[in-house]
Amino acid sequence: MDTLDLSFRDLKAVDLVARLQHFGRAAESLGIAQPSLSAQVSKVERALGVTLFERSTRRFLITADGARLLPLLRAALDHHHNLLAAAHPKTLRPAPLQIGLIPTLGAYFAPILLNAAGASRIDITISEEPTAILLSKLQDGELDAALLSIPIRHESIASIPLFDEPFRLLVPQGHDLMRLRPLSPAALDASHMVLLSEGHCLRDQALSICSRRGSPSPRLVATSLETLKYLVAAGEGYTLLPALASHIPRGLRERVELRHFDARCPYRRIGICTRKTLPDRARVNSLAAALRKHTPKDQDLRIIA
Amino acid sequence: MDTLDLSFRDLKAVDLVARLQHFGRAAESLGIAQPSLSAQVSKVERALGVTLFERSTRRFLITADGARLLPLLRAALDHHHNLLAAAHPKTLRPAPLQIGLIPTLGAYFAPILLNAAGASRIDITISEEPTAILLSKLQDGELDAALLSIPIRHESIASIPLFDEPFRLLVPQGHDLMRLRPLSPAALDASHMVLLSEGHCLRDQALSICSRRGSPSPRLVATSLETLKYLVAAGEGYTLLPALASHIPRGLRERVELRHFDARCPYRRIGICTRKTLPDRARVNSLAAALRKHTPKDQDLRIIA
DNA sequence: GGGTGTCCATAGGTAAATCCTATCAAAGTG
DNA sequence: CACTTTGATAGGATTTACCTATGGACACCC
Repeated sequence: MDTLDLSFRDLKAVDLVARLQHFGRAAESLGIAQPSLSAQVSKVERALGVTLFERSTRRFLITADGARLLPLLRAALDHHHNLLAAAHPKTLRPAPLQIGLIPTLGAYFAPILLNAAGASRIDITISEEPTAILLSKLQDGELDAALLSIPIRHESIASIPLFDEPFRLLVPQGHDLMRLRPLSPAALDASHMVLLSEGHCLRDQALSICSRRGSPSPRLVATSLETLKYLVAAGEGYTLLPALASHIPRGLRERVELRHFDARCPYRRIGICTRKTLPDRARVNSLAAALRKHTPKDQDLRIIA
Repeated sequence: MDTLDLSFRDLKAVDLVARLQHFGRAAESLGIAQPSLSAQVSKVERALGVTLFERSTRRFLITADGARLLPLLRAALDHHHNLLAAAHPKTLRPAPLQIGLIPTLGAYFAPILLNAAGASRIDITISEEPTAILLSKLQDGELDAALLSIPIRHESIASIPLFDEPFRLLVPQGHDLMRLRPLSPAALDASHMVLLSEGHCLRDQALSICSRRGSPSPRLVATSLETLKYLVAAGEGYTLLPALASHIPRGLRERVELRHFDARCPYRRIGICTRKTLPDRARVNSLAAALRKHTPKDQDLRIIA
């Protein structure tokens, strides 16, 4: 006879009996048999240690104790109802998907992301962080998804590939590489490059693409691709730009040359990553589908089926 | 998959899991096995149609939906707790027993009733009404018990006999019956009596005790025994007084004579009556026991074991 | 006043939910 | 790569809940 477990149907039964003042009709109204209802009511009475109703064949009475407890019982019932109502799909609009993206996608891909989300009627929030922070926030639940350069080594993260983004070479006017034909990654020398700061995946990718390794100048380091373009324009070296970020600001056009690779064009694969345990993967999947649809076909972007 | 029934243990499980951020420890704390707890939680999630927690082996996350619903869930839980607390014997003092008594016991027996209730630590309320009203209020639940002249014809009413109360004869000075020896009910003539108004059981009892029936004067009718004593003192006739009410006010003592019957002394039986369905008959029973103890032994009252 | 109807409780059997132990699968750690 | 941690799954036993059928109490009605 330990603290007996009450369910909301039990309370509902008591409430209805009190309202209708009749076990039989209450049972009928609840769609159960009268003995079952009687059992529920007496279960509540046992749980409370209080007789709520005085049953008799002719007259139905609510005991004084019952009259005092019924409002509390109904309050509990109301709150249960609130809970169910709040959880109802009509009420509980899905929370915005919190999406992060790496800075080298940032401003260049955000419009696409917003269009795709809008078209698929998915509320999103966007934040921009380097990969490591994104992954940590993803795992801490501060983000639901992140647009990253994949693959990702983490076991608990699932990636949906979206597209391959080719790299372009940005060289200063007059540089040897300006005229090299055909242009291939074999011609790249890490020590002649200007790069983003540590922590940007693009930096590591650029380095690993180079045939000649060596270390790039630690003297000149950019924290954004736009700055990087200016460094190249200033003649400090050349760099790789992701295709989506390869627009050259008007003022720089006489001082730099943007070249496409002729062979073995290097690229990075962009994917949307989530925790494997994320409950509504479906939403992420449909966002991914929308992203594929909204990703522009120019710039040699290869969308991954 | 109709609206699934949630119990408070289910909600409690969810609450504790959210608090401890750990299924295993929550299960241990609840004293159940971990798989059982998992089942409870996913039952709640199914009932709400919402995933509350994002489980993984390493990290525990509350979903955005979960964070929004948990306060509501806890509110429902709190109200359930309120209900149980309010029903707890420590909190829920038993409601006062609502007791009615007939006017011919009224002021004469009320002190005894109050003493008995006080001694047995039973809160009571007292009201005075004629028998018919008492019975109706008893059946409507407005009263829990009534002190009546029994037996009572109603099927749904149970009576506990308390004592037999003899009747005395109150005669005006100089009346023939003042000196009749021996005095027995055979000498009574209904048409010479002054009586209480219709509805008082004492009236009917007095009439039925008389050997000569006939109708009493409809001209003189009292609504209280005290008035009746004055009517007798005024020489309007004689009457029967219940022993407990047979005290003669000082001012009347030269004008009336109170006589005991010598043979076949008429009496009425006083009992405490309740609905048979009254939940806590125990309280009425102990009140009855206390009443027997507190009923005075003088006046020839015969207490019924 | 005995038959009749109403109403809730009880009994007994079956279906369903619940709980347990044992085991599995995933993921992080040394 | 073995080991640990954590929650899900599987399978069997127990408990609970529900149904139909029946009983007992009481009021009502000829």
